[in-house]
Amino acid sequence: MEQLLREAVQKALEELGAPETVFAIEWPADLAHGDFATNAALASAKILNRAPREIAEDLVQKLKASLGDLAARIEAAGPGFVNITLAHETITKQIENAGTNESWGTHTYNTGKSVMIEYSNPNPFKEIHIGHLMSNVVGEALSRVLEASGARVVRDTFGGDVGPHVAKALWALRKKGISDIGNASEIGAAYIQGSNAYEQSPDAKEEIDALNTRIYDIVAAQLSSETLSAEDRDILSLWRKGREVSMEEFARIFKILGTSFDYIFYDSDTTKGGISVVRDGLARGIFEQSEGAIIYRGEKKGLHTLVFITSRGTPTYETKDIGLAFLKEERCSTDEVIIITAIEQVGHFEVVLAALEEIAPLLAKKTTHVPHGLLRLTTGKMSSRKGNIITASELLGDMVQSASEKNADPLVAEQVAVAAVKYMILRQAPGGDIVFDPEKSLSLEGDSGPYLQYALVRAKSVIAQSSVTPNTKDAPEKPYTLERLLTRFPEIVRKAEGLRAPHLITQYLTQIAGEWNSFYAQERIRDGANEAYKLVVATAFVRTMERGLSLLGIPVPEKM
RNA sequence: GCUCCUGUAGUGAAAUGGAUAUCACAACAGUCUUCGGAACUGUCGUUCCAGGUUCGAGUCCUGGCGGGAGCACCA
Repeated sequence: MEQLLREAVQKALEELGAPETVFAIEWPADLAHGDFATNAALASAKILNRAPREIAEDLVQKLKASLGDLAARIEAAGPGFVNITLAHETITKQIENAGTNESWGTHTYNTGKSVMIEYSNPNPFKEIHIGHLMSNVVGEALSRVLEASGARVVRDTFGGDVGPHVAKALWALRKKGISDIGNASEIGAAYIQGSNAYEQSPDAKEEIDALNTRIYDIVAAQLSSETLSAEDRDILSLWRKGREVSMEEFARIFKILGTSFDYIFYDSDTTKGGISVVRDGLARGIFEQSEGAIIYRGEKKGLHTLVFITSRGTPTYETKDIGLAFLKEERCSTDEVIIITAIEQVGHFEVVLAALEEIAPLLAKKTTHVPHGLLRLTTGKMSSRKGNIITASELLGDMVQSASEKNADPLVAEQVAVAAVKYMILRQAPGGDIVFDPEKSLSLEGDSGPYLQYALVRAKSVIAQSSVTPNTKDAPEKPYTLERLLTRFPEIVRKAEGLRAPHLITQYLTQIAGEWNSFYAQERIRDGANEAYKLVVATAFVRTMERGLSLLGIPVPEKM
């Protein structure tokens, strides 16, 4: 529809002698103004050297001629806007399509394109906390929105299974003489203990640093199946067990959240390749030696210097990300690579991508880092090192608990809980921080996930109760506000994809849910006037809400 | 110190440069014999400051003030 209007306005402008005008077709803030508006008259005023309002009047005449029956009303307004109100039949056609066409809200403009998208990224040997939830929820929503554009999406997550945090956790486990790890929180506790010891005791620091390099060696040896000493085999076995327990916990959380990854990459998969690429880059002058470490001088590109390989010869996160870029290319080459992480890592990725640009320009070119804001506590930033975190498990558990008050069925309680959590994150533009207050952030009323689910469940219930067959012939003269809003869905999805802004969908769904609730309160559906037509509208609403929720990765309950 | 992000009702947020700046929570007043009240209707209340660009600025530019993050061997 928007496209059609754009062409009509373009043609009218050509006839008026201003074909180069850059104009917008937009939705007026107030539906009373119409379904669409254009600023074409204002934008072309300077080119034509005429009063905007006068041009608007001309445009009205031309659009009336070209649009014919599609529009019910076209008029000039305000400083020179042209407002277009669609005919009810034009709207009816679209909402009928919404209710019946399986591809409602999907596009094909990215068909044939493949995208690999990395998100979540919890680290084994640390607990998965609500910060990772943010990455997961944003990443999953973006993946689904990309799929709706026709793209093939490959999901991956990347976790640090080697490095100082692993050494700290294993060191503490070994000190306690634990050889069989029961659950993820046991590892989380060990990590905190190891971190504290690392900071407080020079001896412990030395031991942990040594253990760190040793783990790198053991893991590398294990990969090339060299023989290991008895103690090394113990460390390897504890390491394997720790990683396994962590990953099981992650899998449990991912399942609740509705994410499934095509690839799970580990630091240990990327170190060897990363190191060899960086050493090769050193020989080519891309990297430099400094104080025993191998660094990249970011200053030459207005960035800062970061260490890629430490003076002890271990790779840092930077080198691992370089290795990962190559590993992804090798395992599954895609047209585009997206990496979603917290915003605090922008500096890191700027440097990594700058270095990668010198090493492998094509790889760097197709890679984009998309940051999301931090989930902070009212007490400040979370740090698993200090132990002041809320684990994903605790949060989801608490939410399921509160949702249980109204839902006896544990499955439904979980769906409601997940909706509340995801909505909290997806309601706002990505990039902004969320100060997480369990009391306030996770509402089950008003602007909330359950609000959307509730509107949907209610609509389904009314449709089920009616014995009338939906029929568009039963339409009242004027369209309901709800159906006018429903026609916007495909365009909203497109915008959300283009701007990588899933919150546009969240906001839209909140709007139509509110409108549905008003409609429901004001208009009797079953046994009311125009029942057959109202059912068409209700069906379109149900389909749009289901589709929209699923794009956000929010569960669609049957009842609640 | 340098770099990046950010400043919108009491609170949390929204607004491709467009019309009277939206939405929720909170507060207050209603709807209560319902097609499911996790709902609906109404009241109250907002763009940090000073310039500039523009027909038009919360949005873009410059300066100031406040908040946050990053800045060599963590991830």
